[in-house]
Amino acid sequence: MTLRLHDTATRDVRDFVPLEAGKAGIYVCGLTVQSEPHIGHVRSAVNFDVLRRWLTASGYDVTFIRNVTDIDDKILARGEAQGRPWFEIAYRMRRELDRALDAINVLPPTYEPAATGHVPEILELIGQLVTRGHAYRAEDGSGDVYFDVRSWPSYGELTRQRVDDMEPAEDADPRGKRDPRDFALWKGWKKALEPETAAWPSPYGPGRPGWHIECSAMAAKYLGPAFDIHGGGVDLRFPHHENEMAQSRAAGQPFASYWLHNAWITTAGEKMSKSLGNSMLIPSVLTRVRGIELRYYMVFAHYRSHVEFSFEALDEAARSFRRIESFLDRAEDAVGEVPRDGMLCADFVAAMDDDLGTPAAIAAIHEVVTEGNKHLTAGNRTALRGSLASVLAMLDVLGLDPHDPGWETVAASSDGRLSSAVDALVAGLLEERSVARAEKDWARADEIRDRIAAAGIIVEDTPDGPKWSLAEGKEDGS
RNA sequence: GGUGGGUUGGCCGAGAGGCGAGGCAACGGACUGCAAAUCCGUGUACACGGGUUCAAAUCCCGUACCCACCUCCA
Repeated sequence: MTLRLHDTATRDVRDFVPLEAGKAGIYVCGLTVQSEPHIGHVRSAVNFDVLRRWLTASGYDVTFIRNVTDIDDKILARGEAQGRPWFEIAYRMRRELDRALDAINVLPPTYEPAATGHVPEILELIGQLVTRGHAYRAEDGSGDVYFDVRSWPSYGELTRQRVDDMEPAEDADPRGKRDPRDFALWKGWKKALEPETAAWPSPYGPGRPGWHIECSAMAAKYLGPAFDIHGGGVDLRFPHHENEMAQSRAAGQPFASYWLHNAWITTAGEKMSKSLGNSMLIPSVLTRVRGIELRYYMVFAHYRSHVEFSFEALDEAARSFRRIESFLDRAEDAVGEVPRDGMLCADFVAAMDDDLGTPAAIAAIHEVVTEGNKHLTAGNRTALRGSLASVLAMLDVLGLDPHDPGWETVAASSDGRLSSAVDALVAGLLEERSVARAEKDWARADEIRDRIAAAGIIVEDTPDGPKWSLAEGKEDGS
């Protein structure tokens, strides 16, 4: 069985055939770092992180490029509004994004190029387009350079739209465009309105890159003129990816072989716009569930399915994940650490190969957990080891292995010491309770258990004696 | 106007002609001093109306409602 992926360009699920055997080049449009990362932004990152991990697990040597667009109108506007330099905003948001992605165990890309660091490459590409007759200088002396949509007959091929059917762009400022649908490759510096730091020298005068062109330039630089997979959110299909495709192909590059797009995550049926407040921002969500639970929630739905976000669904996903985690804990108590050579079960592999069917993949994990729980009860250690290793291996593919060092946080490093301190305190009480139970003094035993519970610690009796764990729940102090 | 997607049980969420994915919740049973955890069992869901077929949630036609994109939103 080979990997099959849904390609937006052909609108079907096709076998993945890499340009070069055993290698995969992926370019994912990251963020325009203009605001704090919310769960929508992060979904895209998780989805493509899973793609990358699956390709890696399948034996591919993956080069994964995720860009950062660190200059655009909104960044400039935000800097202006806050009275801060635009580059400070961009950099701060970029660091926040890094923190958010670290918190949900998204692997750092192979490289993360930024638009502002690739002006020469961008200008070279624009130059090629001008030479080939697909781009022109604005006729109003603004210093803009536009892509000439009419000069490229296959424009619209990605989203199957005909130029004549498109709504004419209601750009506030058509400026020097030949056709309203032409888009900016280079934006001339507006001296009166924009800081000098936002302008770079060019043959067309000082200015900055338009949106779209940076991705074409950077994809070519790091992956070559032809590469395997290009990804991003559905909204990027048009105009962003359509324009990238047009630019790169008009410049003579084959560009991406497969186009993958993840669906939206919305709240209250609405896009996660910045006006919704901060409850959907990652740091806020992480006060409610752990990063690994948030990631599980995102992997739980197929990447092409629209997700209507709710805290209820998030909590439910967290409970579902704890079933798996609880199995890991108990199994490891029973047989200790297992080598990292677990089998991916056939259902799991088939699900992942089928356009990254993570919901079915998770179902496969749950089935192995059920099997493992039976082995645990039966005391079948050999079989249990197999189930445990298998569950860990499958979780690892999804970036959900709790032992993954990626989950280690500053707080976690003190967890061990805290845990042994609590253990020492609770041990005495549990000893007392054991004595009471031995004397069948149930009232006394329950009283001790209640006292421990009042401290937020749950006691469970197992064949190997009592075990304590922290109660789950919202840490809202109530 | 153009392009694309959706509507599945109490809830989340897969599937895409024929055996009820999986999880959460609920209920019953086993286990337990009681619990917890775990295991076993319990559900006849696919927006609506037609049609094709031996067989339709899945294909076709129609209807309703919802959503996304159409030039700087993941």
